[in-house]
Amino acid sequence: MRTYFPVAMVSKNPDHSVEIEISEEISGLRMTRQRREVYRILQQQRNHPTANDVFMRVKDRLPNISLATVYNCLEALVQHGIIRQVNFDRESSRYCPNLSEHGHFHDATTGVIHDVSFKPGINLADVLDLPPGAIIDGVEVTLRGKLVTS
Amino acid sequence: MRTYFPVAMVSKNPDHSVEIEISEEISGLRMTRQRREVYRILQQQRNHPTANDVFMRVKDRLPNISLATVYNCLEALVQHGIIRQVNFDRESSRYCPNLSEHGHFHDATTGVIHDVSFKPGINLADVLDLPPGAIIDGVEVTLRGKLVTS
DNA sequence: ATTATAATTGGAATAGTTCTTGATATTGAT
DNA sequence: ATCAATATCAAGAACTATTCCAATTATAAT
Repeated sequence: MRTYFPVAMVSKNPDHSVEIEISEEISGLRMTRQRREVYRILQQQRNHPTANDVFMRVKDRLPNISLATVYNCLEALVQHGIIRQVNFDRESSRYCPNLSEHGHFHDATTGVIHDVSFKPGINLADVLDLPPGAIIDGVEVTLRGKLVTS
Repeated sequence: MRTYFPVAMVSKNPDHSVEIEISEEISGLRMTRQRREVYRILQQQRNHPTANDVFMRVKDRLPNISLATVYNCLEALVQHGIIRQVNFDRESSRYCPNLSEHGHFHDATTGVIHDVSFKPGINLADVLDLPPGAIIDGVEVTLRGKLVTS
């Protein structure tokens, strides 16, 4: 059985904790215990964690998981288009469950990374002078700056 | 004496080889022999070389230069805004003497990286839904795809 | 249940880059 | 020109994020 979307169902418990159900299989990827927990963390902690952030966090539920496995799980999830890998310069890769096309704004003051969407109707390729014959199959937009909260 | 722009003067010799004069100092950075040669290579070889590419190439003229020095030179040039450092995912950093605001198109077939400029009048921040209060001081655009040369 | 396939683990290996230290060169003041 | 202060360079060690490897464990198919 191939499950596509929705891939995770969120339900609230009486104590307001959030429970996430994750299907047995997503986009053809078997959801093992490790992959399920890694994915759950990305769903819950939407601040673009690094592999190591995920590793530390996932140990609450799977104390014996290894960092290599976290890398394996993240790679499998990326390969199957379930999450996105995001790179800022040569810093550690970060991971993001937001699949809609979006860029990232990196706030230099706080270090927080905000998702940034394109204004409706905007096609990035239209505002760029592309070399003739270019077929685009991936776009990355990164902004850096400060957030002035006057 | 502080020299700003132009920073390099190109002249053609009778044998069509290109000679580049580089001032004693650029944007407050002393042009040592090593920095001058590193910069000269970036001017001549405009295919976004890595530090190691530059290292191999610069040894023609400075056989005793070390890789560490190439890294030092590149960093100094970047810090002083003379060249740009460009990162694609977590691959080796590449360096680029094109200071005008531009993005990069990475051709998956050939591996060649093309500079891509914004169409005139386009301000990237205008086509994005930025978080309120965001002050942008840096933009990075990377495109991936194929170049179909029909 | 048996077998085949896939996933996980922990540690070693890798690659790009940065750091450290001592030597060398350059600058500015005298 | 001399000297002190500063900047740069070289060589290799160290660092870090990530990948690889071999052995074990889990899951799926028969």
